[in-house]
Amino acid sequence: MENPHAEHLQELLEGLNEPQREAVTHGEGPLLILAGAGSGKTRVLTHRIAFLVFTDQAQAGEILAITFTNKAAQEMRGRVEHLLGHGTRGMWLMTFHAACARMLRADAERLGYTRQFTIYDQADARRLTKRCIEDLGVDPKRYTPPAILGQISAAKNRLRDAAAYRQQVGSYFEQTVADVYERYERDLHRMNAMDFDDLLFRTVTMLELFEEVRERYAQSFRHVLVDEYQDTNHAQYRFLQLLVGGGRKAPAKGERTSLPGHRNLAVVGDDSQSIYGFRGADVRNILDFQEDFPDARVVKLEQNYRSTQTILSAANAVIANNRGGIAKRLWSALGEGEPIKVRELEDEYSEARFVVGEIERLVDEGASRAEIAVFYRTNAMSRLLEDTLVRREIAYQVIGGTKFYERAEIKDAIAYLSLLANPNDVVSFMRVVNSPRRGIGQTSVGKVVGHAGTMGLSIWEAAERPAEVPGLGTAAQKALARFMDTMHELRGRIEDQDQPSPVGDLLEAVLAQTGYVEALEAERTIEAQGRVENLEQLVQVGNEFDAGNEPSREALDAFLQQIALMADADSRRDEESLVTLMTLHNAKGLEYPIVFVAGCEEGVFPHARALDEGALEEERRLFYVGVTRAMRSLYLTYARRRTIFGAQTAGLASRFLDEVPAELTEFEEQAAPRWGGAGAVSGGRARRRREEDLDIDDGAGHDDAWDGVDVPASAPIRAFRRGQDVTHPAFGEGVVTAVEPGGIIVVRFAEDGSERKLMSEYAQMSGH
DNA sequence: ATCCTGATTTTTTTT
DNA sequence: AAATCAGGAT
Repeated sequence: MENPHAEHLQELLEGLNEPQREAVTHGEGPLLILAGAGSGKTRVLTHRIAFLVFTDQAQAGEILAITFTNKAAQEMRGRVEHLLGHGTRGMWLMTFHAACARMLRADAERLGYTRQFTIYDQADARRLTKRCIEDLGVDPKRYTPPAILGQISAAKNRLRDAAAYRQQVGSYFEQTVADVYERYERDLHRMNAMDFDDLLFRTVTMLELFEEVRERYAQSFRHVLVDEYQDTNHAQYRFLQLLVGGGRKAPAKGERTSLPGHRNLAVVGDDSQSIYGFRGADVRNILDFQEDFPDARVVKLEQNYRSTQTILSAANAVIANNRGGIAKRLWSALGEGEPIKVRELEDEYSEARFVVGEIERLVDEGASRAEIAVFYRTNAMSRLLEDTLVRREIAYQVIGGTKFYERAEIKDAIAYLSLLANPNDVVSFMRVVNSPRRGIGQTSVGKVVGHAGTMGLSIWEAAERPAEVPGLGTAAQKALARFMDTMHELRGRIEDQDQPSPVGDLLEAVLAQTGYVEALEAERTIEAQGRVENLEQLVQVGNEFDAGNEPSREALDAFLQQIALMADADSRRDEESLVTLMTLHNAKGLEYPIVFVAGCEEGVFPHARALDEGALEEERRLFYVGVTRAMRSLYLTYARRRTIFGAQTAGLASRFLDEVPAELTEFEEQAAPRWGGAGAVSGGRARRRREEDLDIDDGAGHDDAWDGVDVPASAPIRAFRRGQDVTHPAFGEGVVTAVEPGGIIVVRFAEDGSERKLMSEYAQMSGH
């Protein structure tokens, strides 16, 4: 072989099984890799990329590889670099959204945006939708912003603009959506902003409208690879089609049947793991791939390298209840392994205690916390698990939920930057103009925004001349002028040609000069202090960004984009010894030796709302995803009673549990509760008695998870109540301002006005 | 303009 | 149970 990389090639193909090797070495033309759970698809993708480079079929810059999350992209980049033995400069290895944002930045002007356009996340989009609904005089009670935005989003995912949507309205509701959609689009465009769906939609529009742009990308990306193809939506499908050519046999009206192109598209996916239908993902994309590309090479990866045969058999049995789909028979060479542990618990508290107790036991036996994950259907279910973990002092991390970048203070800080970057950004303006309080209330803000709208000014221009805003009170005028003075100063920092401010410095200046941090510190509460710390963290993120980027105007835009497209899954840490908690959706693509799936009850999982929408099969796939994350040990738990929306609900075991063959499981139910507590587990070791009779704390409630907490004999357990006066040996007199779960009380001390969180059973506190 | 309180609503999942 | 929201009091 002449190839100078021959040696590398040899090494690259070693250790791959036959179908994996076939997928890696496939040359030109469409390739469909049906990769069952744990079958080494990431391996195939990374090796294929390296193979293409080593065989000179593509330069690094000629490869576009799409992943689902930034984290996955980073991981893949790392692995590809490792295989290549050098960097991956120029390779587009990122999410759909990031790739689209990058393309749009380059040619935004063609669509009437500047390259500083702002990306609105869902919360921003929702607020804007709400405003549109109100502006149109529609009752936001009758049609809620999320409902309408959901329709708009679905339309965008199917590449329907407002006009196209209007053409097919069939109900009054849809009529209303059409009205809102039109206005929403107009406002977004005026604000030089795009929502998540726009990133794809606008990119597709751009590629369709401007043939030279399409050709530029189509030619430069000689090979396109897509991970998690089963979760692509129509817009993403069309995007790929525009880049590689080929296309659907029966195109929707108005679509070109087929496009010219190299058709070097390799997709990897598993229809059994399609779990994003609710946000427009269309399994048909993967199911119809062979119709779209009749000459596609199809490779099935069916050997699972992750799980025991027991776990796989359970997964196979459950998924067999779904109709259709592509037949696969996953098998493992890892042996039978241990049975799946199914546990019925009394209520969610017992469930949490069981899970945490089991984690403790496993850790005692030598397992690392990092090997353990707990999955649940909804984010709300993490709280109780967290409480219980905290009590037992087990280090953990939660993925998802209240994300760092969704915290109010972080969004405020980012909104300041957005407004500085994009003077049309009304949503950001509204967010920060009175935060911290400056005496510019809703009415005043409404007047300024309205004025900008009618005069066709950017919000920045309108705010610059408060005197010209009709009806604006003098106090508000003054306050606004002061605010804009500050904003001008800050803007000067980024427009300084000689020395543009680095992002971290700019952030610090924003937080200082706007008085934001000052206002927080003035609150003198624990919460406010936590916010300040979050902001410090954000500045740190900025500094880290600066370390890799020359300070410039463009750097700020890039930073904002990076933040906007950041997902919480990206913050997952693997190294530290932490138990990981997350929703089943977040679990896709991951694996853990020990997995708990909590809340396996009818109505919870499958979720009642999903059942309403006829999405049972998607729920089942979600269960399948959960089960197949486990390598050697799997626990499935459910509670007979659970509090939902503050109401007690009777729980029935999930139908998915019935679908797991009994011979693969080991079932234990909790004995019927006796008065005053439950806890005996049949066949298992005796559980600690629940100390319900201790009247601890206030209405925060069912604090029954006190077992295991060592209470010093000298400190009497007492119930602290909000408003109660207390004396602390060190901090002096104070008043209880809050009682939190976990035996934590918040006390504001008279001495210095400070507020502190204290563990009530340790604090030598005397109540009065 | 801001704060407080009571009523209402929410919890599916996320780039 | 918690969070958001509207309306009313200050």
